[in-house]
Order: sequence, then C-alpha cells, then structure tokens
Amino acid sequence: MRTQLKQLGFGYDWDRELATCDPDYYRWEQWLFTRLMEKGLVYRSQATVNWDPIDQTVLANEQVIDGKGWRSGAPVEKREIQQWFVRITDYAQELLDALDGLDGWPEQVRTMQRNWIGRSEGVEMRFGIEGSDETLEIYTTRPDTLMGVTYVAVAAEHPLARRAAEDQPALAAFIEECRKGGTSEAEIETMEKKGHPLGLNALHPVTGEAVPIFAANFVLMGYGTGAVMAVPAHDERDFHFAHKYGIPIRPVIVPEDWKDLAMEVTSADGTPAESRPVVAVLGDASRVPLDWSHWDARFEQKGVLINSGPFSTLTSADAFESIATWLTEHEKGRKRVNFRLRDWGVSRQRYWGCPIPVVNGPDGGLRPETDLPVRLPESVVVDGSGSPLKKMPSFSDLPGGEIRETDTFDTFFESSWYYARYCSADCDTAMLDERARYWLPVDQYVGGIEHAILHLLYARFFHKLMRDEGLVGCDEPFARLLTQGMVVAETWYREDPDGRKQWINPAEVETERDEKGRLVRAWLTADGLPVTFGGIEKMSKSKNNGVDPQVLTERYGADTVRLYTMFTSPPEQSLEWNDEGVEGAFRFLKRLWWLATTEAQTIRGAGDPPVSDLDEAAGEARREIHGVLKKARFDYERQQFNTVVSGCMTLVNVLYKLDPDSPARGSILREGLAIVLRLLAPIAPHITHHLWRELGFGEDILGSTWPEVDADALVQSMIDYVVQVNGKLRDSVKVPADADRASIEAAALASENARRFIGDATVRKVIVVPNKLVNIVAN
RNA sequence: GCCCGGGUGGCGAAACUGGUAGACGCAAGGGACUUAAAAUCCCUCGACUUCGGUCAUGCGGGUUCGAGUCCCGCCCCGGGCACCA
Repeated sequence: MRTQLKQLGFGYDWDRELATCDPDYYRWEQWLFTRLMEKGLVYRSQATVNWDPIDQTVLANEQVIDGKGWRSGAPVEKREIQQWFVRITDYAQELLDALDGLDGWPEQVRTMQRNWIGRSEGVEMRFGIEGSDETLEIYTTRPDTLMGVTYVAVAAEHPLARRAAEDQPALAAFIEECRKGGTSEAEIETMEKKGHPLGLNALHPVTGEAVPIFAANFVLMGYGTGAVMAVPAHDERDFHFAHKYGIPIRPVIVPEDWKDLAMEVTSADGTPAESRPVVAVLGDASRVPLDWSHWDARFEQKGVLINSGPFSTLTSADAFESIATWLTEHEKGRKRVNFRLRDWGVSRQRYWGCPIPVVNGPDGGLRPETDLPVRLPESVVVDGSGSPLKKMPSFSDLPGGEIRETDTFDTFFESSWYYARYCSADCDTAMLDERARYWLPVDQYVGGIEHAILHLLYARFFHKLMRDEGLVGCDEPFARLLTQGMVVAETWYREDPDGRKQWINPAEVETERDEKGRLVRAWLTADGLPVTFGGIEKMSKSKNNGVDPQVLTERYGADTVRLYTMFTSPPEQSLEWNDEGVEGAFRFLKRLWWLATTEAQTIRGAGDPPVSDLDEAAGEARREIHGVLKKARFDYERQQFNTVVSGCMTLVNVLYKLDPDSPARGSILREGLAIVLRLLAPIAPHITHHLWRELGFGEDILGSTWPEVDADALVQSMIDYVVQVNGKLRDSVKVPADADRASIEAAALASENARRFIGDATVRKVIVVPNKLVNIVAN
C-alpha cells in the first residue's frame, strides 16, 4: 500500500508514519485511560451483547444475520456482561454546542451529530407501585400527555419483571423469549412489538389511578431507566400496542384551534372521550373528526389539553410547565434535560486491539496498570470461541493473585487520536508534545461519510479529553471537513453447504445482461459456476468488493488515474466504480502533451498577449480562457474538482482551435498553457511539472504562484440576451453591454420570434434579468 | 422503524444565490488519413415532430412572469443506527 501511495504521487511526510497497533503508539492511549480512571471518567457496568451459544463468543452486530450467528447459524441471544465505559455523556452539552462553531463542516454532518446527541427537555417522574413501597422512575418529553397514560412498560430484564416472573411461568417464558435476537437499534425498532402484563399496577403520580404494567420487548434496560409511560392516544407505538392488548386509549390533546370546543366538553360533564371521535364528543360536525379507532399522524401533534382534570384547556406548552411544577411541588418529579447519547462502551472480548490497562485485585478491587505499555501477546491460540487472552494465564495471571483485564479497546479508540500523534510521532516521553499545540487543529480533514457520526464524534470527544489533560490547545480537532461519498461496488457471493457466505471480488465475476441492463446470469471466471448478486454496497474488506488501482496505474500512469478519479464525480457524491471513462482522461493528457511539446518553440519565444489590439477571435479566446480560470478557482474553493478538470479540458480545446494565422496565437498559447498547467498541477503533478520546465516557465511548478484572472479579458462589448415569451425560450438578441433597461426591453420586443409569439396578445409585463434574459408576459 | 443524503440522455455528470436543462467526458453512429490496424482529426448524438414546434430533470400536487433548484405528499436507491471501521 505504501508503494502504491508513493506511485500515485501523494505528498505525505513518511517520517511521521505510524501504526496504531504498535505498542509505542497504543501505550499512550493506555496512559490516557489510566488518567481518566483517576478522574472518574471511566466506569465498569453491565451491558448487553450478542451471544452465540454454539461458538460461545460475543458477536458484533454485523455478525448477526437475521437473528443468527454468521458462522454457527445458531439463534443469537442477548447476554449481560461487565464492560468498561467512558463518560462521553459528561461532554454531551459541549459536543453539541461546539457544532455551531464548526462552520468548516458540512451542515449534513452537523445535523446528524446533533440528532445523535439528541438533547431533549422533559420531565422525570415516579409512578408508585400498587401494594408496594417501590417506585418506577420514568422520563418523558411529553408531560402534556401525562393524563392520557393508560399503562406503563418496563424492559423484560427489569428487576420488577424478573421478580414478578418467579411465580408466573407465562411471564417467565415471555422474558426468555425477549432474550432472543440481536441488540442493534435497527433490529429492535423493526421487530414486532410484544408485551406481557406483570399482573402489577403502577399508580399515576397525579391521579393515583392504577394502570397495568407490561414487560415489553422494545424497552431496553440499558437505556434510560428501563421503564416508560405509555400514552396510546398520542404515540404511534403505544397506540398499536394498546390495540393489540386491549388497553384503553384516552385522548387528552386536540388541535389548538379547537380550544373553545375543548373547554365546552371538559366543563360539560367530564365524561372521558375514550375511543370516540372527539368531534362527536365536542358536538361540531363541521370539523374533520379525530377518530381514535385508527392511527392518525395528527394525534402526535401538540395542542390543547382535554380530559386532563386541572390541566384541561391549557396548551401543550403551558401544560408542560404546569405539570412539571405540580410534580416538583408534590415531590414526585422534576424537569430534566436528557440526551440520547449513551456512554461509550470500549470493551471488546477479542484478541486484536490494545489491552485495557487495568488489574483486578484478589479482593475484587481494580487498579490502573502503571507499568505501560501492556503489550498484546503476539503468539496466541485462536480457536474461534471467545477471546484467546482469557485462556492465556501467561498474560492474565499476575503475582499476588491479581488478574489482568483481558478485554481490549474498541478499535475506535486508536482511530480517535492518530491525527494528533502525527504531530509528535517520534515523541517517546509523552502522548503528545508542544508540536501538537503548534500544528493542531487539522486544517482539512477528509474522510468517508460513513464516519459522519461515530468516528467523528469519538475523535471530537478524545480531543477534548486530551485538551483537559493539557496536551492540545484547541477545543476541536478538525477545522474543515470534507466527507467523501462512498465508492460503492457490486457484491457477489456463494454459500457454503452450511449457509455461510463467501464473498467474491467483482473482478473475478463475469455477467450477462439483457438489453435493459438487467442481470441474466453471473459466474465466477475461474470455474464458470454461478454466483449470487448481493447488492451494491460500500467497498469493504468484509464484502470483498474493493478495486485495486494498481492495474490502472500500470497501464495509464498515476496522473491519468488521479485525473480520472477527480473528473468522474464530485467528492461528496457516492460513486459506483467503473473505469470505462478512463480512456477520456488519458486522451486529454495526451492532447495536452502533444500541444505543449509541438508548440514548445513558439511558446518559449512568445511574449504576453497584447491586451488592446487583439482580433475578435483572439479576444474571444482570451475571454474563454479567463472565464475558465475564474470558474476553476471558484470550483477549487468549493472543492468541486470534477468541474475544475472539465474546465481544463475546455481550455485546451480553445487552444487547439486558435486561428493558426492569428498573430496573437503564440502569446495566447503561452498564456493559456501557463494557466492550465498550474490549474492541473494539484491533480496531475507529474506531467505538469515536466511541461512547466519544458516550456521554460520555471524549475518547479509547485513553487509558482497561482494564476490570476485578468478582469479586462472578461469584458464584453455586446451581451447575448435570451428572449422568453411567457417563460418559454423564443429568441436571443445582442445588446450593447452598457444598454439601459428600456433599450434592452425594446430590443427584445422587436425581435422577430418574440413578435411572432406575442401575436395579438397584449404585453402585460416585461421582466429583465441583467446580463441574462428578458421575459415578456403577454396574454 | 428512526436520522442524513441522492434520483437529470445509453453511461459518469454540469447547471454559482429560482432565469437558455444536458457544459465536459465515455459509449455509439458516420466520415477523413492509412495497404490495414492502432493512434489522431472532423461531424452527429434526450424523445416525438406535420420541421412551425411540442414534451422532457423519480411520481403526484402547489407557489412563481419563470422551478432540476422553493413548498406539500409519495416511490426507489445509498450511508448511519452505538460490537464492521
């Protein structure tokens, strides 16, 4: 890979090369971790993982396919194990607030991070439990719907549910059922929502009303308090759950403009409107009824409270405050800010990775390892079940009955600070030294959009941890961010007899397609036997659908590969790789080469183009050249490199078409090539460097100055105006550049086609867009 | 399911804040040069057309003198969803 990067001409400083698996690197993140332990920023807690009961190993979410282990095929179970966590939630507010200042970042990424952190303002409160002194703590962002609570749901593994299950076999079976399946949010959110009553009631904090408690498979113990209040009338999931289990639906909110009617009904007899159209209750047939027999997105909207006792007639916003105050005064709850963001679980039960530098004492105590680095053993037995380190006493067993932690860090730990280590790559006395303060933040960070949330959030967090250790001087790691689109490619696979997928590289697959491009059949080149299409996905090692640029580099050279890659689409956009167009990039560089070398003598002997007395065609050529330059500079600034390349192609086309008899030809060639070589230098450095010298412009193109636009060259004496009639293109007219509005209008109205299309109609209005068009509105 | 993007010719794409849709390329077709091929150069290239035009930027509505661009509602594709990294 190093050879390939060098061949492609990337200007890296190889003295700063580092490998995150090197103990000289990872010892410093071990050191930081021990500092965080001392500061109380790490803790150990139970967390749920995917467990493969056959292979006896923890599975990554990616390794759970349709609820089964990817290797064993066994149904995956949830299992609680001790894990290390870093308190990223302590930094949630800062991570959120600082996004506003990251104006060099794409708004898209900032939005994703804001949503991920998910700050919400709500109320936490306690429900009593009938016949018990215990309480259930819940959090809601919609306290205005509190009076519509008709049940409460807890996680299947909630202690209350476990205890209730002791003498209820059906409930115990349900809890067992909930253990099946993976832990990913996508899986939990898309599975069928199920529940089972505990046979216990919760007591409403305001009314004291008893509502049933259910164990539910969509409530997770690890997130929040493991319990939620449910308002079927105003939450879609609760609504469907209530229908399924015959739980009452009690509407407590109606649209705000129904306020007067709402007051009528609540003051009339106080009869709950359960399951009856609210309009019928309100007695106004002219309104569109809200019928609670089917879900309607309007139910979730805020409005005015009804059926809510003392809070009826309040708006949702006022009710939020009133209910929060009521709960606070009665010591049953309070307002609270909540974050969706959860603490960072950094433990992995795998061999690869940096060992977590902690020692378990014989008395159960924990201490940070002081003798760093804790090296990852290099010779281990990998038997496919569990972590090899756990079965390696030479690693884990320490004198005095102490046992070393055998979990390793999440590999995001390594990728969260490598950018900073580049500044101090050779420092062996500290994680970072004063050079990191000098260089950071990174001016321009480039990475795939798939890292928009996790990697970029962890790196921002890590940076703040290092800042608080005094290691870096700034608050954020990356001043500007460019998120590349994915390079996606087809995936192909074959299944083993036991159902495992073997991924095959697209380069080894041949296909036959019908005239509409649909796949007819596909086979492996090597054996001619069929392979299965697995969809188009981002290139990855696990799906074996990467493309090796080496073949193209050998055939066309580094500059062609670089140019084509830049030309084929803008960097943010995802791209289905296809090298069919690479010939065009190669052809362009050959044209550039041919022009420069055959005209070298002319160019070397030419001077600057005369500014005033150019013939018309030469003036037009200069206008085009400087027009391209102006746009290319703009496109470089907005990082749209594909149009920089097409601009350069246009510029070379202009130079090819110069009138061979024009006296200005030599000087325009000279000016044009001097511009195009510098515009292309960052993209195709090798050829431009050579031609720059060849044409006598200088020794090193990288040391030259950026070309400047000649504003005089852009001046036009006549301007083409498009003439539209009723918004449709009908004609165009040439107008002197200094013409006033009236004469532009007159010219447009006088044009032949405009007159034809206006016909007998009356001209109502004429719109003039300066330097662009005239639209005549007539009817 | 939720969050973020995207959908424009046969293909990759362009169109700066609403103002000539398809720049620049690829592929294809025709021609020149050549014994021939490669390379190179020139021309054509969204659809339909009565050759006046008409239609066309995923689908259906809307705002506007004017919509690929703005608004509302859908469909499809990609990325992420905390243990792929």
